Amino acid sequence: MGWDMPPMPERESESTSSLEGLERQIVDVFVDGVKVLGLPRSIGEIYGVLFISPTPLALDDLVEKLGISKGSASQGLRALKTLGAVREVEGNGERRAYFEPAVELKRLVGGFIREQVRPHIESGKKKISKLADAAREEQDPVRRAFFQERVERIDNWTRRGGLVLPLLQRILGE
Amino acid sequence: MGWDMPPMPERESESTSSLEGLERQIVDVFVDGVKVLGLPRSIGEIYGVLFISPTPLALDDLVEKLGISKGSASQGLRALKTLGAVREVEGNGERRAYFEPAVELKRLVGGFIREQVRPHIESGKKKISKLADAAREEQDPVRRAFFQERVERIDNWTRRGGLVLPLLQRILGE
DNA sequence: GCGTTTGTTCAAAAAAGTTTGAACAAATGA
DNA sequence: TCATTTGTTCAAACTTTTTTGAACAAACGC
Repeated sequence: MGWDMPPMPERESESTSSLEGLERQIVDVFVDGVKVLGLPRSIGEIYGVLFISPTPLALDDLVEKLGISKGSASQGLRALKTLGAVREVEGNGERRAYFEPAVELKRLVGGFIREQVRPHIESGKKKISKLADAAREEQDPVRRAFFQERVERIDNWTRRGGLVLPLLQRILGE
Repeated sequence: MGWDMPPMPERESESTSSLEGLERQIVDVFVDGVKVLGLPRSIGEIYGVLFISPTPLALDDLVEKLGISKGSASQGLRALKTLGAVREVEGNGERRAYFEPAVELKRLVGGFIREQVRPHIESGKKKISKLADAAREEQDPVRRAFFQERVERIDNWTRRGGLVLPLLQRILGE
């Protein structure tokens, strides 16, 4: 766990990258941010660079600015597109694709919930309904009652979770 | 990333553990649960076993039931205590310590926010105020305006985040 | 004091997760 | 057609995180 605050080598900066000043700082903020969400660092780096760029950037720009591999950039962009956090800029005659960040909190939160939270809640629901069956099997009535109370409690948690999410999205909506 | 739904070895079950039926299933649910929150599997396992146990358990019970090392159990319990998700049962004459889970959602969410979310928001705030300084440095007025707009936006995000958390706690309170 | 039980610590081992880079495919235009 | 540019894929390399286990400390009873 990230549980002890210790050595602080603050090794954010990277040898083969050409970021400077503000860019570097912004990227650091987003690297931290995505870490909290359980996403890999490169995702934060890529989003950060796009976020602070006055113009859309192409894959190769990211490779160069961040000093990451083409593979990483490609995968990172895909993930960000899936999350709805980055979109391809249309309608420049070029072949090369350019990207810009989605900057509305609503969109970002929505994408995260849709892609990372909902699926877990869904799969959780299935497991919980099996749980209820298993609890009913218990022979001893005292233990059975206890198990059922606990299963019911988990069930409540997920239900409440499900209710809070749309609310969250509304509250954070522009 | 956990991004592609693939092989599904479903290796949840463990060779050296003596969990059966309901117990195993509950533990699986919590292992999944804590993974979403970015906590290690052993935390979920330990909480799960405690959650479905009709009586408080000692460290050695966890070692035996889960087939994990004493070290793991000790560290996991410490983390859970810090999160306020587990408490020591007082007042049995014994030396050995027994533990029971906190089962109120309010408490669990509160602990998680306090330990895992707030600190990141706090450290984020510091970085952001440095960002604002850096943006002001920019010479070109057009770029400066752009940078300031972006920094202002991040600042808004964290502010809103800070406001939502207590709300969340209230909504999830019993 | 001494042996035993209970729990903690932390360096090393293992596992999990991320990134790389070379091979490939698709699109473009000469 | 062919060379070039752009982007994707995925096994292997690398990094980070988690777990283990042996050494240690503290509490207890005898």
